[in-house]
Amino acid sequence: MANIKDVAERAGVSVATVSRVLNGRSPVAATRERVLAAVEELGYRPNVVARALRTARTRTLGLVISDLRNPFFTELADAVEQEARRLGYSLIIGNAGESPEQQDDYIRTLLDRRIDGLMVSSAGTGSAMLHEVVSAGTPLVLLDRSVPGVAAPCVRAEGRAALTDLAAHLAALGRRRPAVIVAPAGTPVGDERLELFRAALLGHGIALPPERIGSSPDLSSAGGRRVTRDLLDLAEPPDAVLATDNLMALGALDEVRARGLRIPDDLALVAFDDVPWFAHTDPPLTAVAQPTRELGRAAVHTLLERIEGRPAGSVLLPARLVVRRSCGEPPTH
Amino acid sequence: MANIKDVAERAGVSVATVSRVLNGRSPVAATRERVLAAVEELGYRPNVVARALRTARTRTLGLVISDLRNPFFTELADAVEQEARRLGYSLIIGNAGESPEQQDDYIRTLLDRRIDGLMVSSAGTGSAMLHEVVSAGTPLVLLDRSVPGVAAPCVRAEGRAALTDLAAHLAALGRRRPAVIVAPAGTPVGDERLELFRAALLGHGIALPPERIGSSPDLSSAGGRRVTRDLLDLAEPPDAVLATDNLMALGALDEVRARGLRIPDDLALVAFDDVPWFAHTDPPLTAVAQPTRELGRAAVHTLLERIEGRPAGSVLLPARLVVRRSCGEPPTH
DNA sequence: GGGCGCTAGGTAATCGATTACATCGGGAGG
DNA sequence: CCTCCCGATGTAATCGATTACCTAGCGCCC
Repeated sequence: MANIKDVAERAGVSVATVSRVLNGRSPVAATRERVLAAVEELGYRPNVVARALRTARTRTLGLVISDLRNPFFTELADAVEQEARRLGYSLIIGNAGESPEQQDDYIRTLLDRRIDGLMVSSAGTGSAMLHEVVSAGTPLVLLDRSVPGVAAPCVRAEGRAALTDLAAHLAALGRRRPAVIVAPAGTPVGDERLELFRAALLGHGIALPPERIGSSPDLSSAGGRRVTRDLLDLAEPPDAVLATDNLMALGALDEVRARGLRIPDDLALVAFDDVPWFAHTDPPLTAVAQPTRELGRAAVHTLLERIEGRPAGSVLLPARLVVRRSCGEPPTH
Repeated sequence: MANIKDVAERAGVSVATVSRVLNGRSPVAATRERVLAAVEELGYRPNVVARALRTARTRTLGLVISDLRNPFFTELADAVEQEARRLGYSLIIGNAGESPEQQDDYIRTLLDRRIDGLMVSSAGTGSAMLHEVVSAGTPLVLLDRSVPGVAAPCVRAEGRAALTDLAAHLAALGRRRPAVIVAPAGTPVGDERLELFRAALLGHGIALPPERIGSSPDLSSAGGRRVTRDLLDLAEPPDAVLATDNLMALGALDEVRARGLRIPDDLALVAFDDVPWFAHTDPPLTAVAQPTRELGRAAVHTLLERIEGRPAGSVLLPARLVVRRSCGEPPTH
């Protein structure tokens, strides 16, 4: 493969001149033409490895995602990738599979590859490597999940408005005994969603007692199903369930079907996260949609600000309620 | 960040010795200890960019996937990533979004980054860049989709056994008027699946006339739905439908529901590709499961063979029929 | 005891770009 | 006409590793 020296020889100039032409500095028209012609004829492409060594910039970003097979994160990763690419960066995606060890291992690899910046949707509750990233000075942005004690901007969705709408929606449909399925205790997003929902319900005089708050051992459909089973076995079972993640919603759906219950007649079901196939379930699920692609874009922009040395704060984007038919009476429009 | 020179100074040896210790060649115990201690104290990590420049190997693979948001490809990408990582390689994933231009663009970027090898599940019908990859000598493996005229091994699943089983299954359940939803004409995988299914049906004396072969304009649920509509509008509508892709199966499900038809009573539905939520539809879908993770692993292994200069042929792994309840009578076990 | 071979480890070239600095030539101003 | 300055371009250092080649020292054998 042709290198810059070959181009220089062919054009009858020095390598410095070739570099300058290609990077848009100075050289005059005639020289410029000759260099570009040589580049064309040889099919020259700059060696980005050599360039990265010299400039100490790889034009590569890293993304460590907690579970790539969760459709919410798939879409998030896709959005990040597209935006990074649009701005001239490549992306290396690492899938932590909800394991903090694998996450740390991945971050290590990415740092070794001298990525210009890192985005992490952290598995579990924080990790040692995250602190190391910060103290090593590598620009970092937390995505979807904030991590206490890590000094980095966080880009995520905020559910206040959507959950307020949801509470109103449920109240209007006469649901009085809501329940919530939350992720394992201690994950900040789950707790926040729970508290916002509780507050919103309170505005309609509806309580959310502890027995109707089910904590799943993990973010999986099996976990969601187990929690739903317990909720439905209560002496006073709920008449509405909010699952705070799409996989747990799927598990809830399974349990409801297994018992021969009907949605929305016997139980209303709402999911946090709107993934494509929720529109295709029977009935279509009402969901709190996160602005997934916007989150991805915002994460990249925030990271680039940091990379270019500008300060950048956290970003909170509002989620919104998508009403379908799983709580009763279809939307009237 | 500490570099090899810092380590050399601290250990009181030359950089060559440090390099040798770290790469496992010669030096004697005492020196070795000193070097490793210095590495430890300084938290030294080799600069992989510099190493790549010198050795002309980046230990990075590229994967260009036709549509990352299609759950089949999500899982495939995840499997590839895990295996690559296990073998000490990083992976850059590019999502072509079923666009040949974007695919070419991506391949260009990956070549520029001097990846050691490339895997492609090609969007559309081939592309100019693929030939360029081959003639540039970059090891290439085609994944899931073969491309006529490109001299590279192809790793994919083969449906003969599964479709033979499916034909028997449908025949046993008394289905006599099967239909197929195929991807746009000209995509080799779709055509192959169609022909294998046709042959298998013939073995049971069941015909597959042209009017019951619906060709979707694209690999999407909307496309699948449109085709299903046409099939159901036939004077003699089918009593079983095989969708050759999971998204098109989803569209078929939508159309069936919209018409108030019941599965399996009014229509049997089978999908090619088994994705997680097929087990959660109502009823759970019978599907032809590709050995997705094995495909990913095989692709990485085949590629590494090529990278290390050994010849490697194509790999065909058998798909298998997963019987659930969308064709009638549950399995008797 | 001298020559030989072997090994540990140092010196320096190299990968392919970017870029600080030097040089050269020409035009403008005094 | 000379000087000064500026713009175009060349020369060479540099990024951080790997590795070919060379040297020094040691032990062994005759």
